[in-house]
Amino acid sequence: MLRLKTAAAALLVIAVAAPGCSRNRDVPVELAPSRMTTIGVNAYLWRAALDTISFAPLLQADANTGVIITDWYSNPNLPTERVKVTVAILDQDLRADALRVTASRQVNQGGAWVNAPVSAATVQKLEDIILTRARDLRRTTVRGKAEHMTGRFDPAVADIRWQARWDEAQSFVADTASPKPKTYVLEMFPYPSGRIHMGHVRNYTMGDVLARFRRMQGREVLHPMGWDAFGMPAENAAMERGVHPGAWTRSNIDTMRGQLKRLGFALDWSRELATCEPDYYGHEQALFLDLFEAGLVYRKESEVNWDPVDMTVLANEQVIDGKGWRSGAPVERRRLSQWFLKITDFADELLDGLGELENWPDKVKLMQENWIGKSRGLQFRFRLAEAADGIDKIEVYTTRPDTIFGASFVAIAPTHPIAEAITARDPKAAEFIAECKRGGTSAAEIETAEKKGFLTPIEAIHPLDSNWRLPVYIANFVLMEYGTGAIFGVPAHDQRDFEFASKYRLPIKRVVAANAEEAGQPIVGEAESMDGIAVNSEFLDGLTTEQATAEIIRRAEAGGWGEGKTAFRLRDWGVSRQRYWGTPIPIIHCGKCGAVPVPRDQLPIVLPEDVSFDRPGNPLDRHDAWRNVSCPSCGGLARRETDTLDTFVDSSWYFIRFASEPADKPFDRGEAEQWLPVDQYIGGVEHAILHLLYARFWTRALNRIGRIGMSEPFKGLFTQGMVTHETYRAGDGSWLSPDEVRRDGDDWTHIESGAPVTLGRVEKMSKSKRNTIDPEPIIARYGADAVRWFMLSDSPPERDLEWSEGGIEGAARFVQRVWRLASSDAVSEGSDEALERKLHRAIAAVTEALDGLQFNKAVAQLYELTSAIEKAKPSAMRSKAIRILVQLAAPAAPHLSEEAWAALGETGMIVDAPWPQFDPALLVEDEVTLAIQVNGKLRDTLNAPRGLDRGAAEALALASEKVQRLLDGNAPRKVIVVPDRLVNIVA
RNA sequence: GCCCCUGUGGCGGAAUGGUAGACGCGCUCGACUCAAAAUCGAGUUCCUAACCGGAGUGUCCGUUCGAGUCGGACCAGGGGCACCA
Repeated sequence: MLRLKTAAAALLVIAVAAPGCSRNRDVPVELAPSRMTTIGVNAYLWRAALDTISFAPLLQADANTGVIITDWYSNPNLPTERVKVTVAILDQDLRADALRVTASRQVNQGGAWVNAPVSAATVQKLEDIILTRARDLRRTTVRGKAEHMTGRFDPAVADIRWQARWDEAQSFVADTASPKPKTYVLEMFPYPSGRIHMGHVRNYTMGDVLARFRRMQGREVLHPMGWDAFGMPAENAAMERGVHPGAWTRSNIDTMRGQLKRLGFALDWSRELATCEPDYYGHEQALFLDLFEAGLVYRKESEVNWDPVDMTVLANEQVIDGKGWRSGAPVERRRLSQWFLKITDFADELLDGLGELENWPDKVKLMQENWIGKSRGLQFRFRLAEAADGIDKIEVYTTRPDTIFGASFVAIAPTHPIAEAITARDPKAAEFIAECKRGGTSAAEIETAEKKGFLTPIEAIHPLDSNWRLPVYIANFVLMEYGTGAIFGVPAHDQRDFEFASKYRLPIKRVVAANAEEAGQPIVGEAESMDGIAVNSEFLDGLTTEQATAEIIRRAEAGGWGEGKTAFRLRDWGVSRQRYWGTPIPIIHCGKCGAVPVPRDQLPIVLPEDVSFDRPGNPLDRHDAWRNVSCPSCGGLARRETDTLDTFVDSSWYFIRFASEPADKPFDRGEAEQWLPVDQYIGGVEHAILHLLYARFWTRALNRIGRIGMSEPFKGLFTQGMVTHETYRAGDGSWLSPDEVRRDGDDWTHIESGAPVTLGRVEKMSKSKRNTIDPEPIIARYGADAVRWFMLSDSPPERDLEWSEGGIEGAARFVQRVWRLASSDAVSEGSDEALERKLHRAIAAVTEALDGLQFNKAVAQLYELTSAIEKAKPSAMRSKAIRILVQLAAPAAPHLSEEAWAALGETGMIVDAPWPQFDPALLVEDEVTLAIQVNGKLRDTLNAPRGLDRGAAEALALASEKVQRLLDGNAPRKVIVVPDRLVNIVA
């Protein structure tokens, strides 16, 4: 086999072996973007000259044709000149007459490269040197190493090289002034947790493929990246390791930025932002004040998880089995005064707006719909038998007023004003309420807790029967946040009420049944919550649930004891967090003036740097110099708000800031509207509700106060699946990581101890299960394109993707297959009609798949096209097909495609090449295969010309020997013909 | 507890109500090689030695000439639940 790469290496040695270069073996790969353009490429040339192995992919060469084409390069000592050389080696023996060298030379004149002559003597000299050096290397090269180099695409160098070229050309900088139609592609920005994980790789690969695809389709694409940089993990790191959250976060950002760049994403890094920097959160503070002035921000009491030992507020995730994660102490619910955003003002429009979102998954729209939870019901009052503390009625809300005759109790929330009034005199009630406050605030915790109640001395009077008295309980499953904080219980038709009534031996009376005959049947086992007809309900008897509901509302309104009302499950958004590492809330509390907004000219309110995390609680509370200020209104002593904003506020407008980043305001409306709304937003389904709802709300709020002229921020949404991996457990039940285990046939063993390992389920990659795969070594080993390719292969993007060694190897193999095709293409004549049809079908199918984000289908199509090209004989069409294959693969495997594009002799970079077009006339075949069924079962297939009429198709099918045999002489009862597809004979 | 999603070969998955298993992984056999790797070719749902044939898309029932696809009930697995991001 030829040692083409070594021959070419010699060429480079003569070109760049300048003094001072050869000592610098470890040229840093990661350079500042501005320096990368010039230094990065040259650094690689030097390195390549010193190491023939890693040098190899700098060239495009092929073992069959023996053509080497070097790229343009400059001698670092003579940067105004550059040289490009083509070497054709015509046989393996490296005879002198079997080598043909052509060289091009250009000189830089006033910034433009201009062709310059190359003398015949220079070419002859190059030939001699290449030949001598190549023969020499061929004799001495270690076999294995040489094999490694032969004709293979080596991503280790190619990746960096093309990344530098894109950077140099500013290929992905979005130009707002461009006349081209604009597309905004956005992936949910990452939290800088430390290192990129496979989930990020998958997410950003999908977005990148789309961005590159749209770009090739001729659109001006905005594809930015930034950092959701505030949050708890930074404070945890501060507590555990004593690092400042800012230092920790910024160092993580640096690491992760480098990792993202290594994957070659087509990102506009000039717009990079981090939410933890004052030049971002300062603008956020201004927006907060805008909303405050518009009356969309208010303060009220709300419950938090409180750790009584650490004396700190806990997030839901820090509550494990009702206990604080650090202290292990049982968690209590405690009330704090907090800031809220009036998202409920927008409940109706957030719900209605879902209807316009055609390019959102139905699943997500449904989840948001349920979250908003609009319901039509009856709000009414129970009069109390005896008024106490000036309270003589309980207001309740129900969505099932038709069950009012099935009521057997009234229950109020532990924080209801009546409950609090009772608690004041009854120590037992106080004890019960204290008990209710144990445990976390999450819905799952509250609702799975045992239903408990405290019987109060109060009695409620049934609104339709003044002799009917209902007991009033304080109950742990009633929430003050929803409805009126009080309910009436209908045990027969609500499961929670049923459990409660069973426990406290309250009547369970059926008032809804499937039909009148079932009226007398008892309710057993569990509540029957379905609709039906009313029974045992006096004047409602016989009415459907819907009719009965309308009738009760009518009577309530006529009688003045209640009214029909629309209620929402959606609660206002509590944005106060008792933490340091977040956006400071720009409010000053004054004893005289109350909560006063910070004057605009004092923004940003910057977080103090000199804080410590050696004690629990919010360091801002202890930082007197920062906290104590004078009141902007009266000038008196006042203190800053020490709570910071929920990080969801940060992520509610970053997509606007990406589109427009002026220094003096959050964004420029006109500029932002050039890009927004986001055409395609891609992220994890775990954000389906909160983040997406908050961002929609924030956008609508800005719209309402006249800051931006749009109401929906994300036109298209795609939620991608997780990356999963097998799990492994040692004998003692502890988790083992994939590199601690080895496969022996069907069994797994622990490498270190040799002990058997149990193969667990395939689960989401997580630190706790130790089944994570760090992308970085994988990229180093297989290259960015193979990793990107694997992320798109096999699994549909919305589904989970299981990481496997085989999968990544398959992807790497494909990269080499495309490379072999491209690097071995030789000029050929002639047509190939079958390949042409295949090609046009592939273009159509890949285009359609990418438009629909069905990356796995695009991948499968490209595999098919590759196989077809490999099997085709050389022809002009085959050469064309190879070029189109490379174009079609470019969004997914950009480095390979650039390298292949250059090897094919195409000019310019493939990122600037147009997307291939197809001819619809070539998509249809002249001959079709008809499926022949008898009684719906496939019995035969027949080839027939396209467009055969029904009669002819029927005749053809009946003539089939297999059909004849099955019909056994009988006439068919019926024949169904689907033109060009199938004939079904009903015997 | 409430809400949502998913279920097809050994594995990931494909299939406008119309030939189930495209494409990839794995495996088997063959070619090339001193050998290995790489590469190339053939095969690979199950049952049946093979043919013929039969069965088959979590389970059961239904709609239809025809169901992986539509409807109903069930089973199993996964995700979300307001202070994780």
